[in-house]
Amino acid sequence: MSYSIGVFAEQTGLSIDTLRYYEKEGLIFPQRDENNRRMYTENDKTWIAFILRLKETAMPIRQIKEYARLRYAGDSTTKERLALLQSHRAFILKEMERLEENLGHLDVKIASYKQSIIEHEKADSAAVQR
Amino acid sequence: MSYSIGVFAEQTGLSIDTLRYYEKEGLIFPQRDENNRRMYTENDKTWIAFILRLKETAMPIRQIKEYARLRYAGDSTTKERLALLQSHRAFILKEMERLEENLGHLDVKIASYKQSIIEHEKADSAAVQR
DNA sequence: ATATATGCTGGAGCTTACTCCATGTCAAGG
DNA sequence: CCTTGACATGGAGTAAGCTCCAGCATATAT
Repeated sequence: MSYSIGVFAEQTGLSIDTLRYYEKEGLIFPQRDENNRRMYTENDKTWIAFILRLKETAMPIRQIKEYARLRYAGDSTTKERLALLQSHRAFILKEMERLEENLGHLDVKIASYKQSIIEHEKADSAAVQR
Repeated sequence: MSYSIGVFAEQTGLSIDTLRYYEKEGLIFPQRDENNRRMYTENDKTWIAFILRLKETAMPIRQIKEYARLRYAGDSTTKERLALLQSHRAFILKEMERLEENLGHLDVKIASYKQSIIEHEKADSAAVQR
């Protein structure tokens, strides 16, 4: 079972142009039929889903391409792929820490804004009293 | 006390060009001296530090510009700024959830890679035995 | 036989966030 | 007086990640 680029685009939520762009960039290489049209398989779907995970965690296409190269090269590259994923894991952890820290600061800022709004309202109602 | 753009760039870690770019984009408006040169103050330093926090949490310049507009407009915009920060807070939370979820999947993948490496090594040593 | 839909390629164009460059001004030091 | 250094402006260039388009091929429906 295989899908045309139009169908596959719909299934993955990517645009046709994006799929062709990913191919140009070396992320995915679907088979071609006798008319040179792309035929995406279930395997391609799994692979795209994984690419999207990597993208969601801000991996640049350059690096995904490197992973793709290893993947297409076959089983002998397992260790290299593992290393790549482990380093990406560390990157995600750092990213999460950064977000967490910034969230903390933001919360302080939000609290102080709330406070100053309350004070402003107090001042207003005092003015009305007079 | 105020700083020239060169000194301020060094202090903030931003390049001179970036500082001018931020001004062009409406993020920050330092005073000028009698020769039209930029003079950054302590207040600008606080403001830049906050801008950098927003950037670190992936707020686009377009949106930081909106916050800047409100800030430069004065105290009457407190509520709007609060609202903007609260919606950004929600954005950060979603971002963190996304990362967490992807981290989970990545860990599964890493575990399975480790497993298949172990099995591969077993197969190898069995081959050597023969 | 022809119209329509879908796909192909190569290349231009777009957005974001800078970064670099040519040209010019001005104050201070030698 | 003249050079040097820091700064000014306007505009071009860059990298990433798409997005769009012209021009052509092919298959299916009418």
